[in-house]
Amino acid sequence: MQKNKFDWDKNLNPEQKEIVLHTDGPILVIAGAGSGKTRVITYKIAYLIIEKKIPPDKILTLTFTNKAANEMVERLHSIKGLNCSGLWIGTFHSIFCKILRREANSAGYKNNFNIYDENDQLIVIKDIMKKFGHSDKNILPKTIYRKINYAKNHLISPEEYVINEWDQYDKVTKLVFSEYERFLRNHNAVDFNDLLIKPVEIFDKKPLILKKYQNRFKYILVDEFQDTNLAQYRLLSLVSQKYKNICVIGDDDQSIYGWRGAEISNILNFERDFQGTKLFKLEQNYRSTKNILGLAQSLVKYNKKRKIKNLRTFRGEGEKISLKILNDEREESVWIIQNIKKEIFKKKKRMSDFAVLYRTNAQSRILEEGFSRDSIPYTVVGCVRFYERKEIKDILAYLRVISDPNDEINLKRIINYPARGIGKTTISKVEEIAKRREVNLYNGIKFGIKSETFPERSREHLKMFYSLIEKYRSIKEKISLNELVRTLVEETGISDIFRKEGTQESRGKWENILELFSSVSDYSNREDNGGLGGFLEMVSLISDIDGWNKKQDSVALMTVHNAKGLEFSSVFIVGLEEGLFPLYNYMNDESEIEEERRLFYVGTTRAKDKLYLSYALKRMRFGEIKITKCSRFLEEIDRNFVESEAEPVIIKERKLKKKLHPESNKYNIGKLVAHEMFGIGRIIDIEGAGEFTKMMVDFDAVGKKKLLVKYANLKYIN
DNA sequence: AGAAAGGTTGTTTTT
DNA sequence: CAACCTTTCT
Repeated sequence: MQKNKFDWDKNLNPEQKEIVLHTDGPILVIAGAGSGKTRVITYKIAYLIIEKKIPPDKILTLTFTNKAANEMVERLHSIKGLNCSGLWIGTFHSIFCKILRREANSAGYKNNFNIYDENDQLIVIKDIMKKFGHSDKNILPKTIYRKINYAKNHLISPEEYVINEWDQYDKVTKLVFSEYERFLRNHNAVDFNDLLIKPVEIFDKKPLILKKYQNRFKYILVDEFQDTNLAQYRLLSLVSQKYKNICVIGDDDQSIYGWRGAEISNILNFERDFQGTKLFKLEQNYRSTKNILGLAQSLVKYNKKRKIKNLRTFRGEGEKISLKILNDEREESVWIIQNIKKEIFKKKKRMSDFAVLYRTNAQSRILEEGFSRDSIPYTVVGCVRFYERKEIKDILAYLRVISDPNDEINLKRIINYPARGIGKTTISKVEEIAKRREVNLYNGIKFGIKSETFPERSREHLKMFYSLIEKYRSIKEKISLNELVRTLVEETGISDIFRKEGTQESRGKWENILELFSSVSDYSNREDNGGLGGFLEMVSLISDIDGWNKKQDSVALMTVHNAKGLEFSSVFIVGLEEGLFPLYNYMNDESEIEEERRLFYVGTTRAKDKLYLSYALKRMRFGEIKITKCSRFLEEIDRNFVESEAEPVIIKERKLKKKLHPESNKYNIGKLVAHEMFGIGRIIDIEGAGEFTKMMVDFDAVGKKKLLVKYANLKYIN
């Protein structure tokens, strides 16, 4: 045997080895949860480079999160005798962003284009709606936003957008959509969808450019293929056309991004569209106990649209699944903590062996309260993403404007932040000037400074702002990114805002800013760093899960979506109630329910040793306490895998109802009541019934207040 | 101009 | 319940 020869047999099972060795032609791998997908992909890359002597820069590897990509790179580095420098590996969005930067000209863009996130998109949409006089309350910008995104996900242009007569939003959507596209183009900005759509357009229009990439990517590997959307599928077909060496790996049971345009049909169509596709299955699970896997399978088999898999595990039965019914979400968090403590004590587990998964981010708060009350270390993954926090976005807005002053959205964001006396009237005057002179807003400011229409004061303020930005624009190449960001935060006075104010909140925000500084440093220290523009791009494309690592010993709190691809010794899935999981917006038809069911399946298969499921009889939602109903998924699962346990009686619920009725009748209009904080007042109106009764009370001290009787804790005065 | 208070609104999930 | 928007007040 040669010195550096890699021992494929030792590291792969026969199923996996076959896939690794089968290098040429289209390959579709249906890989069950925990079957070693990442291992197969990394070894395939290694095999191509080591055995087949393929230069790394001829291999394209696409993932869905940066975290997955980073993990793969890490694993590749651990393979002895492998040099993979030059390998194209990253998320669809980052890889095609890179390509779009190179070919920006062909799409009518400058290569320093900015990437707009949901927030920016919404601002653009709101602006346009206002311009068209559609700011009536019955049309929500968010609805339009969703519709535009949906269209773009499906590669539908504004011209192709079909107006359904029965849909009251469609007409406005079409109008706003085309205006929105124009706005982005005019401001050298793209949204997330464009990062995929624009390359498709370029490839369609310019065969020579397409050829360049077809020649380059001799081998293409795709992870999480079940989550690809139409644009991604198109990109794959286009780029792989020459060599047709494309290997896609996915699990139709784990497709949970349908709402983002992912098409499970991509898996089904693959064999049809890529002729001569070889189909493989990975059915050996290495992660979960028989009980966990059994429960997961008993659930997912209710889905009709799926490829049948027979997942097996070498692992033993393990512990049965715990299912617990609690009275409310507070009790739920207490129960979670008790179990964590118990396991840590009895089984010597670490905090980082645990994850609590929920359907919506909003559920994290009550859990956080519980955890901090008990001083249990925890990390919330996601929720408010770091780079989307206001204090961070404001600084980034400065950087974006410095990088490209044409970015109107970000310019408006900072023109008066921190407050520098440039108010609404001044801004709209500047806008007018810009429009009249047919220049962008930034140049509008330049003219505004000289314009007589402004009071001396305003002109002074505008001038100060303009020269501030100009100054940084001129020095941005000369000083380090580090220095740039730090002096900017000082000079603008942003640092003072947070340091002066001594509140807990502002201190937290300042800490976030310090974290931003260190992320700038980190980025600058990277060898391949791309300066200001590169940093901004990284920031746009990063996701919450990317920054999270298991190294700190704490319990992980996250949405089930965020948990995809991860594994933990013990997993809690909480809030298993109708309307929450499955979520009510997703209960309309069977295909939506199937996606929710897959989501639950993804959650359960994250667990290696122990799975806990729970739901609460009452839960506070929308600021009101609602009586809940047990999730249908709990009725579907095979109870043989579940540990039987005495359950709390439902009588408590009835007691509550009885108690509430006489109480709500106690108050009448005109009567006097006393409130702990507001003092004495007179009831002037009552609305709602039962526990949702609201009252308007006119207090002597503070005037009229609308109160929820249940919480107001009013004393009745005779 | 800008802060503060009030009322209203609505909540998935994310690259 | 909180985030957001509008109005109101200084």
